[in-house]
Amino acid sequence: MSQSIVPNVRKRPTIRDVAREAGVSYATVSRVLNGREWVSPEAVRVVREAIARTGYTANPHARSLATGKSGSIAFLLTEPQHLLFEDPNFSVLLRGVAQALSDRELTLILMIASTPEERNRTTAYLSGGHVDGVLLVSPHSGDPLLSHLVQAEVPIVACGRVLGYEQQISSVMADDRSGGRSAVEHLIAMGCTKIATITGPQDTAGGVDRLQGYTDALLAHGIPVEPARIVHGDWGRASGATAARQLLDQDPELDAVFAASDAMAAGALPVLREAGRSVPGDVRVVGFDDSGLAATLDPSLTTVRHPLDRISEEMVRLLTDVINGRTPLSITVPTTLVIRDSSPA
Amino acid sequence: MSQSIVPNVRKRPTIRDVAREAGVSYATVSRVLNGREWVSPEAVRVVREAIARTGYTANPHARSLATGKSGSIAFLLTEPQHLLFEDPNFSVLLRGVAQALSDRELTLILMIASTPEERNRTTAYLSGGHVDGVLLVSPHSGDPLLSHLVQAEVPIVACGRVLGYEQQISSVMADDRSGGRSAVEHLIAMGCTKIATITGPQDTAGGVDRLQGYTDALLAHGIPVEPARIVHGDWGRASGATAARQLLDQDPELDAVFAASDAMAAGALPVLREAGRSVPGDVRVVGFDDSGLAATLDPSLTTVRHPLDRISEEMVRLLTDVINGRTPLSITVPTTLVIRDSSPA
DNA sequence: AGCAGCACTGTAACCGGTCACAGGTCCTGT
DNA sequence: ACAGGACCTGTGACCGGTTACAGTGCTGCT
Repeated sequence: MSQSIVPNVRKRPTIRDVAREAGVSYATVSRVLNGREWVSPEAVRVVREAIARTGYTANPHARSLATGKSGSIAFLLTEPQHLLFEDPNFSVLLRGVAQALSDRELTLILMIASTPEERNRTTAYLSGGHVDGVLLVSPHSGDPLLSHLVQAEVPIVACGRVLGYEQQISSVMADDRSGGRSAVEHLIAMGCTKIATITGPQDTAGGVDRLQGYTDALLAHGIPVEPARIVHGDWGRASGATAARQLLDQDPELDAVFAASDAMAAGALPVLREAGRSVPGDVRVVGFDDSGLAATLDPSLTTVRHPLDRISEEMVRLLTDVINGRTPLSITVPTTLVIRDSSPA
Repeated sequence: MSQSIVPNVRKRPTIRDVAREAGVSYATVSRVLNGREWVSPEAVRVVREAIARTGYTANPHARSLATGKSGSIAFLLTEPQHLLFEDPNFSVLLRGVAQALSDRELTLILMIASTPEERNRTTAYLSGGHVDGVLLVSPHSGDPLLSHLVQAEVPIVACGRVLGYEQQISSVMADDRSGGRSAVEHLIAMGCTKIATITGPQDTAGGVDRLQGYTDALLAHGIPVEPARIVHGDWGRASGATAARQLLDQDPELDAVFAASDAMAAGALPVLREAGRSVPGDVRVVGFDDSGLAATLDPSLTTVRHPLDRISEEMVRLLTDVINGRTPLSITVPTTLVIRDSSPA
């Protein structure tokens, strides 16, 4: 009983198979599929049935080839690796973007470009027109990747204003400055006067703006801005610990700390405790982001809520606009202060 | 002065443009590109130069259409949302997979299917042959998505054995059973005898196997397995806290806790402290995963290192094998115990 | 009656690659 | 001298869609 070895990979039905099954031409099937042209109700019905019967699904590559649109968006991370999985913001933003893209029937291509070699490959890939657009996460302004992408005229939307590229790259950002200001004003309202800050990197918009909000608040209330109370971090937990040590060193009197990220605040808390300062008794602490981290810290962290869900949605909306020819644009979404135990009201 | 509106979108060069520029046929250019057939060194040189001059890059959609391979892999998450960004494992695995795929010139398509609607869309997409294969993260065995994918004969590799699909779905997993056993044997060696455990979900392989390792160790040392010392969690921090309360309730005498994830251990620690138990003085605690979390907890957490970097690399290797027709296969990679302050040696 | 125009459908060209096949050289062996 | 192979190249068919264009049949108007 020699059985013919029929390969079990039954070919997927094509638009022609559906057409034959329905007794119409393949152009009609195509028209039913994207439904912008005139087709008789009868034809629509017949084709629909044939599609259901054959289990047809369109081949996206053929479609992309014909239309010149890929139907996919790159989500590009350029942060060094250790920050990626320490900071829950990335995953939250990623999740939001995935959702927003999925709603628009776009697929999400994730690219991580940390090493110089990866950056080159990524640049070539993105400039090569493989994707319809790029979502950029907290890019640093000096990055050569940026100039390449801009030059290749790839539609881009960044999360956070890109210093130096405001005209060419659309962006969506939280209102970091107001957020920082509201955090510090809250501390002032609680009676604090010797307020220190741990900033983010000063080549990122968030780092600059949150610091600006800090100085705004102090100046608005007639409190001098002391350089000894400003220390720079890199968003990460470890840098928060280092910064806290430095602050205690430079100004042992401080009665409040505004950290520009929850992670840095989380790094600062144990340092303060070990130095004998109780939180919020001796020192009040406010973070920024309202990441999952904030509520679970001990004490739970007062923080400025960074509305990542809104941001991810707006990024995708904006990117589709840019792809359709809209000129670059920056959007700001508001932040809100969330008060918890590290600086109770 | 009517200016002709010349669109500034200079078309990308095609293989035909390169051929004309080089003075050869387009087939020759194609041959140089994928270099498996005979081409004269002279032709190679000329084509290379023409490619450099024109700035040609291949159109991936045309290539996919002709070859039938998409050059992309889906990374599919099916966990409900809150676990995604609480558990650093996901991001670590994601990062590793991104790296491994990038090394093989494959692109990573991220899909998150939490809601029923997303699951349907995802199933259709993946079954439709849009990607060459799927990487599955900690799938639960009852998931209908699984049977659909298996039926559609999509190459799949899962992280963690998929209960019920061992024959059809390849998988890569840590040696959870040995890991659990080594954790508990370490506790026994430290003199603990009343050892409780907080398990993972019992419809996941990791949950089952780590628990099995726990009972293995107890039985091997003649310690009875008490049901009152086994409580189930869902991997998440909150469930660890709940479980710890329940354990203290059911067996106030306990002198050690083995949590099947670092996150659950992290949830348990403050509960133990609040109940007046010092760690490691009164109760020793061991976690599982060696996520970034473990080292930063107070006290730092002894844990079983889950080698996610190895796992991601193996998953991608295995998936490419499966795509090339290899029969499904399961791989186990070893774990190692990392001793820290929560159960010092 | 003749013709415009609407509603609909089919043919064929095209998107940009891959690859089977059919040559054409040139060299070697008999 | 010529068959046959190794090396190299070009032509043309195809992958599976989209879409410009050319109809066809019917209605309604002059």
